[in-house]
Amino acid sequence: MSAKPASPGRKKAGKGEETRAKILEAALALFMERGFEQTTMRAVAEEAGVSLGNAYYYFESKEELVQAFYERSHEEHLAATASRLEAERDFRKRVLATLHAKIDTSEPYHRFSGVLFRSAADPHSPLNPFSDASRAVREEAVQLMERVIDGSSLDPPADLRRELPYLLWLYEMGVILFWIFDTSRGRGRTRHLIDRTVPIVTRLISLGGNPILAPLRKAVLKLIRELRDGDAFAGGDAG
Amino acid sequence: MSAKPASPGRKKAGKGEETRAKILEAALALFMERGFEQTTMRAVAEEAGVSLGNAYYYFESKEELVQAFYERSHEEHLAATASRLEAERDFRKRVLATLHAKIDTSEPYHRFSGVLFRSAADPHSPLNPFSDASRAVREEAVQLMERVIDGSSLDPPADLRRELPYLLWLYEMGVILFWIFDTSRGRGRTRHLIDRTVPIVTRLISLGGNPILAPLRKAVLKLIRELRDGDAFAGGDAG
DNA sequence: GTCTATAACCGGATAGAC
DNA sequence: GTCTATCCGGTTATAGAC
Repeated sequence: MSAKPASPGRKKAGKGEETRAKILEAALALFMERGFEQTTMRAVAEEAGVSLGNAYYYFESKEELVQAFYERSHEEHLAATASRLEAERDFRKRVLATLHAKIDTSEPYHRFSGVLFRSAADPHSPLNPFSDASRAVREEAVQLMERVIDGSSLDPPADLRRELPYLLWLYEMGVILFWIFDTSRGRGRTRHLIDRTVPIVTRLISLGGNPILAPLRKAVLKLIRELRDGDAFAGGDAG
Repeated sequence: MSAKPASPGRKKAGKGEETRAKILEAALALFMERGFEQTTMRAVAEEAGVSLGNAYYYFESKEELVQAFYERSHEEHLAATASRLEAERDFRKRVLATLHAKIDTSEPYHRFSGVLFRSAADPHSPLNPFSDASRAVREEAVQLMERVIDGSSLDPPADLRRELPYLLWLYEMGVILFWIFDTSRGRGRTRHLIDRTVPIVTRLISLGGNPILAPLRKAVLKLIRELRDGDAFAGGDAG
């Protein structure tokens, strides 16, 4: 909100970048140890060996620490996915691998994920996946889906190809929403959801490539564009 | 958390029931006027003409005022739906009327709905639609879908009929999630979403009644039960 | 036993000195 | 870039009135 002296920046290596890292490490450790609500900013500062005010110099709010968590979680997903996609050309298996990798890498954070995502449904929160603040991570996640497609033997029609990465990302968001509420051991229900719905999704995509179904495909894509463009889900500040 | 002297109860008419109502009115008015975050409990108490401590006697937390809002919003939806369903037998039109009534009655709250629903994605929050605290409203909302079905000419197979009210409610939740992020004038995109997806949904339900598709129907219903039963989405305290 | 008020407490966030 | 001192508002403790 208030003016910040030459924002420490998300990625730039600066003088106090080390301090920033220290604070983030302390925060994540405490979040994992005792949860989000139970972790006070004072505790984070103390654990990091800095003052409260200093912690707020690097992170404008407690929520901003969550944003940093998102970025880390996404990077772990990228790393986990890379190796699993290496030798796989089958589109269905690539989607399966990507989603399971997401669940795998997110598992350590499940305990407090609910709190992390509590702002996910708030259009005014920078933490919602459609916000400007989330843009960088969102675009990278969509790009990941692009690689999932392009590295496969799938060759969808151009119009479908254009929307597909975003649609797959939306699908991933849905799976994550389910995952948040999933209390089963090993997130078994979410795994089940993935295993059962991915074949359906990939089947539909394949069907969409059939020339006979072109009119239907175009109608569906038109609807999707209408629902996304303009305001809702537009990715503006309010989502 | 702490012991409370014979909880004032949600609906019982008691001596101070009037005070409770005054506080709730004040809170809702202020929420609408300046939003959730900007409304302090002190302001609510002042507006209601009671002390801060008194406000907390009737509502254990600021969030509990939101729960009360949910109930009111639901009652308005019930009222608005009743008249619109009166003379309509067509299933598709009944679903359309029900969902549009939901959007109509929720519109006044849209401005601050994001904040109201910010805990909706937190499995540990009593505000999430799957929580114990939300049970009463949730069950009434599912029952509304039951009436939408039973008052129509639709006659689905027993196994589908059993799951259908809950599934329609889930569908409604999805529409509301979209609505939260919808900043278009008059919530036009959400209306569009409803108008375009309700026919698809009702078509699928009709198809599901076709004896030829019984095996497919049973497989789908089995998957749905598997995903719902057990832990995830079970409606326990953690969702 | 039901209700109401006052005075803290605690933690997120900010101001401003160094 | 880092600190100390405050502010502010949700929440709690508790005393006491009806």
